Amino acid sequence: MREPDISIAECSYRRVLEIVSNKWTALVIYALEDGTLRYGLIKSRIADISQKMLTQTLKQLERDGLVVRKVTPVVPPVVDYALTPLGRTLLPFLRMLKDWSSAHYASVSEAREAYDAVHQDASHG
Amino acid sequence: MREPDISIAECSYRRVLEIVSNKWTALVIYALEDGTLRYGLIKSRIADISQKMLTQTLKQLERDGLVVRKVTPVVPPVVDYALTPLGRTLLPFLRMLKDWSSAHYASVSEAREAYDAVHQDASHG
DNA sequence: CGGTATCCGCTCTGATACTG
DNA sequence: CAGTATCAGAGCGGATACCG
Repeated sequence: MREPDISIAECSYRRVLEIVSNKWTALVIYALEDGTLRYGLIKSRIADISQKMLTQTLKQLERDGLVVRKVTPVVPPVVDYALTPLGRTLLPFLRMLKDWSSAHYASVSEAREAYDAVHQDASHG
Repeated sequence: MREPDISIAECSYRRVLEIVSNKWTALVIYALEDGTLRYGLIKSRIADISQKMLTQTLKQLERDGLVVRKVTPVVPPVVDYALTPLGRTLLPFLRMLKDWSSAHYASVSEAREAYDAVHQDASHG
């Protein structure tokens, strides 16, 4: 029999989707996969993230228990970020998505071109 | 040696993230995991999605070659949607995320409460 | 260096109304 | 039933300026 719990709306799945569905969250987690990184290093890894968005994303991740923040009170300040064990459990998921990208993104691109050729009104790039 | 290609900005990973990072995309794909579904059925599976957002998401998914749309020209109209083979390759990824939710979402909740207790200014729920 | 605060545009999203 | 069109509001996200 089919599970009846699938009316997808209310479960934790949805909440987790909200976490990962941010523009930057996945990228930041992925940037930290190799271990602890200072704020500036994370920023240079992602490059086109703004300071505001990086800080905001990091703060949210910290709140969710996915990242730890460690301040070393020296001048100038040193702030390190690292994934928590909980945060690290998301890595396989991110890697899987990355593999998917390598394997299938070309197909998506083709599909878009084909679609746009037919529907003739697109200008997405 | 470490791969130098990791400056995460420009690769397909990023583009794929854009696909999945929509509020509804993952939910719609997931709704279609069991096979073909009519428009109204999808809507009832997701429940709190608006007509506009469902249509928009479906159209985007079709453009990306992840979903096929089949119109049966009768009155009243019947429109069926199904995942393409390409779309189906995303399912393991979605299931993995769902498993993660079941396993770890409680931890996230706890972390939030702890964080909010300390930072005292939150009111997210 | 690693933030915080503010302003502002733009996109995403949801109601509502209408069509075939 | 399955859309399309339009409008208005909320929030995202970037640029800029300032602080410890």
